[in-house]
Amino acid sequence: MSRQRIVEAAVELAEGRGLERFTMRDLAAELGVGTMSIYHHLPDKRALHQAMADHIWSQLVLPAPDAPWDRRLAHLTTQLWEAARRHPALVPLLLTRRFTGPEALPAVEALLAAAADAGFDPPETATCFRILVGFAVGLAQAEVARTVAEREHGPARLGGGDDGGDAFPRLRAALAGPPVSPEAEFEFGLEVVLSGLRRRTGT
Amino acid sequence: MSRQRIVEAAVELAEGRGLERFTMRDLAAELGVGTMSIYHHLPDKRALHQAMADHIWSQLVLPAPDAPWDRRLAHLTTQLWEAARRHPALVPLLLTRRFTGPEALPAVEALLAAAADAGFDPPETATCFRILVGFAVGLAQAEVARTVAEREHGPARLGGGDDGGDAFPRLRAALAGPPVSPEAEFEFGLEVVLSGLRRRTGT
DNA sequence: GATGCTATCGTACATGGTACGATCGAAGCA
DNA sequence: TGCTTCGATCGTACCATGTACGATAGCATC
Repeated sequence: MSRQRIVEAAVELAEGRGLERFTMRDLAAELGVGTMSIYHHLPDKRALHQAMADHIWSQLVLPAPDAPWDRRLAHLTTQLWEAARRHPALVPLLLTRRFTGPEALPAVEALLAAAADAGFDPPETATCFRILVGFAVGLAQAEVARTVAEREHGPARLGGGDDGGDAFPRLRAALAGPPVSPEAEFEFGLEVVLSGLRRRTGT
Repeated sequence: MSRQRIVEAAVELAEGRGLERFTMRDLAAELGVGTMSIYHHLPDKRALHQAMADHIWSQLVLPAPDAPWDRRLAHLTTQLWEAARRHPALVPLLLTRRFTGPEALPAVEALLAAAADAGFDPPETATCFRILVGFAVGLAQAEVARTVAEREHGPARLGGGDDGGDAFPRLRAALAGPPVSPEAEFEFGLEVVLSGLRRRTGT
């Protein structure tokens, strides 16, 4: 038993059955130990959630430090998006918890460094960080939510067709088209955000 | 008793004590009814959460339809960000639930319409939507998380100074500066995203 | 062998979602 | 007016879950 082993098993288990159905008892059973043994390594469930979020951040592969700043930003944002998609059940944790563990810090630092090297001052750098993280994780979450909703309720549709008129034509159009490839959507969005950042730096 | 009244009281109560401490029993007590009465109007707690998220979307003030598309996008994104900040405890719901209720649809439609009027095709329009929503709500969530973390653990700081060296200089710089005004940060980020979108449309 | 420490775990409690069936008041009808 | 019906309300109870508490067991040190 070690904190490391607990966190890894927790990620796997939560991934399998969803965050809501993830219980301490089941985790302990999966580890083959008593429920209370977990509490010797982690103070409570919140701390475990935090550790799980940190664990995902720690999976990011860092870019070469001498690459151009926008390549590094693109690389890290993509890594984050892919990591989030690998762990759909845990995306809410990525959105909600701060990354405070030592495991998460290198990736955070690399992202901040890339933004800083673009010429932004520290406050702007922090903003870039949040924009990119929000974009990557938010997009992943939107995809997860759609997948879950479609599994539970069937394809999305507009509720009332009771009035003959089309009250929400844009929404209908968005729902009607063929589903966009998540990869294409991500790349489009990433390019939009990066080009906005480039314009800001004058590059 | 009506669904409307329940949802409004739920929003207020959750706002007061946080989503985690929000219970059906307390909500019923707040309403002056028995716990089980709530279940005559809503099937379960998940549905209530969904309704709460929709309720927030319904608060958005729609822009004038004849304004330029980027003004409309800016207006709606700002509205969403402000609504999220008014309800910090509920931001996780905004990030997690889809907006499926009739209350939420007008704002969704207006956002999609503004993006479509920029010249994007339906798939790109949907992507714009998710980028902007992720940005606005993600930024609000980051602010909330920071506030909560500082209330509970004191100001953010780097844990180990045990090695003399500075392992994470960028992170240190980001934490060191004076706290940025949330409004300024939002406007900076919004301008970045919008300028990225304008470049895409050739405008 | 005694002692103290560390990791494990069995038991028990409090909390919270919600199923079930009883109740109750009003509206319609003879 | 008395009876019926139906929708809304609610009391009770059940079950799941997080976790406090204290017991235990293995092990190292003296």
